[in-house]
Amino acid sequence: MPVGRPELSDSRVIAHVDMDCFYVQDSSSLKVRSDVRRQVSRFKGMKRNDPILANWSYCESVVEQRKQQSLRGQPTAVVQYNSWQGGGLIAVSYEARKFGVKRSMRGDEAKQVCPEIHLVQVPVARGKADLNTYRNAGSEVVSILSRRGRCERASIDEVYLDLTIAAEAMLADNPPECLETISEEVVKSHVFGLEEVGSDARENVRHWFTRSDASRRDKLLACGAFIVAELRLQVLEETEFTCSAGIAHNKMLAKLASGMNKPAQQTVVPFSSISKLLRTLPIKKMKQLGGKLGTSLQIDLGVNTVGDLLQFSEEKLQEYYGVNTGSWLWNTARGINGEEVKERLLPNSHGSGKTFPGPRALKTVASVEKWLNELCEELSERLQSDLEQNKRIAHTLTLHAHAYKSNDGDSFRKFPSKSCPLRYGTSKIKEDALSLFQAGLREYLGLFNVKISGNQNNGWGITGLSVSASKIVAIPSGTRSIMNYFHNQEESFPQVKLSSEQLIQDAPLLSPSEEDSLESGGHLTLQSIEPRIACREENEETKYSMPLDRQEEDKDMCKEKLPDKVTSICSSPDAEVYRGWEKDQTESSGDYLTVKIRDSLESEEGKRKSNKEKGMSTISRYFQSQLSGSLLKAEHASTSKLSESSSLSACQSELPQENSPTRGESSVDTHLYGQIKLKRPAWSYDIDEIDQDILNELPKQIQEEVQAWLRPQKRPNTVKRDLGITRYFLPAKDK
DNA sequence: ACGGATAATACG
DNA sequence: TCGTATTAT
Repeated sequence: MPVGRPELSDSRVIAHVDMDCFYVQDSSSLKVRSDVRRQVSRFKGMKRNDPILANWSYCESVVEQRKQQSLRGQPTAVVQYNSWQGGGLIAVSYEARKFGVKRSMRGDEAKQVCPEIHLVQVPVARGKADLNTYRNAGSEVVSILSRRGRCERASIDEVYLDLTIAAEAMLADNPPECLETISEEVVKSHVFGLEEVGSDARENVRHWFTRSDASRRDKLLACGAFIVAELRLQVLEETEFTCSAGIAHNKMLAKLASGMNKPAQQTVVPFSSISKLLRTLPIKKMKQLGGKLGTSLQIDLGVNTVGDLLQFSEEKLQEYYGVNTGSWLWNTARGINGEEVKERLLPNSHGSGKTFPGPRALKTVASVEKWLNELCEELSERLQSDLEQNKRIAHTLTLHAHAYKSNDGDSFRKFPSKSCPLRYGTSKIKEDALSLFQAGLREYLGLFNVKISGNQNNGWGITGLSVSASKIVAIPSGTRSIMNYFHNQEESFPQVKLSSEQLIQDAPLLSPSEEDSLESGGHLTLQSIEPRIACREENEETKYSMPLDRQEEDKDMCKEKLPDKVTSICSSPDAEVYRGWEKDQTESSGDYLTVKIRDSLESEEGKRKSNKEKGMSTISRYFQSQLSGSLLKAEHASTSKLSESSSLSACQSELPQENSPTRGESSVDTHLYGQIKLKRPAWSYDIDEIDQDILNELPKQIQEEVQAWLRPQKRPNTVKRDLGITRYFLPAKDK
């Protein structure tokens, strides 16, 4: 469970903004809008009364007009995969909800309860649902909502905002109590706990917003509500989406509030009404408590409302659920939530997946490969645009699958997830994904003690596949001062090129462990994957023509098994090998490939220093990837500087200082981790002594990492679990 | 074994 | 570290 730092006196201003049935809005108007947007964008940045814009209303009318037989105001739902029982609903408009249409109904069901419902289909690409238009629309909204403070994209259609600074500024310069007029949108706010029954609720709200005797924290919330109202209006104006929002002192309460009045409304939770809000709130309504934990609370502890939680001591809760979750629960009961709003506008991972339910389960490696290719193409495409648009590189490729195995007992097994370094390039990704799958399959079947033979199916079926890319890090701009600090003269620093060429060059090579296993010639780990069925007849251009929903044909693409030696080598994710492989697909012989791999290993030898890199965390890798050996001196200087400034020099002084090749990459964390792990010195630091400016120069990811060292938020969970709380800790039931 | 595709996060 | 499990929409 998230922990954060509970701060008893939390005067932050946090907002949660939630798009109202986003998919529906998006589906019903986005396409049109994209046309319109081009026209509108010409007007952006202009003042409304700019002469050229005297016809702003013209813009709007264009919008209205182009929105055609707009689905607005009509019962609408978004459905994916139309063919089976009308597909599954993933979003339902409020109009349709009145008829009892619910998410995860079938299209046909929806039609039954609401015959005139409009069903909009999710776009399909490569035989699977394609959510890109929604992602893009989400980004559009995020770019607006992030204008006034730290913004954390919480999902495709939700953000958290930390508006503390902006609210404080407003309170100082322009407090609501001094305002003569208050915008309509603000007055339409809901203030939880305020009597709205009176003849004019609006007047009550207006009064609440402008009362001069309010506490400072309530005034801050009022300012926050102003800001959020403004943002919501901007979203509406610029995207035509409506959204709801909650404004409170922490994320938990803001999230709660944003769902209280929908659609297109906002709710404030003043400090004084927190206890009233929580006392009777069903425990399951709380974020994180909607699942097993919430159930355990109900069944095992008899806790049905958040208020019921108040009777348990923190220690007791920790005893039941561990230190972190226990504390989190205790705080939650009191409306305390120290989670910070992270600065994150972009997702931390990309994934592409599809399910193959029941009779559609994939039964041959060939069909799996086919679908894997589709998924990988989508993933690769998204990685490519992330690279171009955001200058970020993903470092890990992971494959997930769901499988069943008939006849061999009913022992349900999970298909193991597998991951490996991600190499850019669609064909690389495809190859690696397939290798991962085969490794997983082997393991999966191996546990049944089943002999895997070529194409033979022993009753297994794949019901779900997904590939995802994670560990995405931004390429540093290269012009920041810390960079300059590392190498005082700029020309000595190889500027980071953003071309994909460059990036592919930099893509992860063999990891030390792989290298080891390769060279020792034996032991196959995940990275040096099992020999697999060779299927190299198709080249990168090969496209599967694959009618939707008809993937059962499984024409065996003629496969030829290469000698074991070759296949096992080929499957190692070494860039050089693959390069040779691709250039020489049909004629590659075992010898050729063997030579090739030797070459590449040798050529890499100078660059990579055996397995000292093992266990390196981001900073080391980052510095290492950015700095060549010639810059070591500068690097050391900076390391010292950072260490000094953080009072860690004592630690560092015990370490070898020479620039030996193997220690060459030693940088901040190598020192820290190495030292801590090996000697466990008593080390201490004073946060205030650390030069924040230096930290600020680091890439965001690394900043976070450093912050985590300096201000650990969680305690290791050493507490034994109480066996009485069985349900919560029971392993998941296989679905 | 149709509650789909896709995320984030915590834990071991 | 990786792999698993939970949660959410």
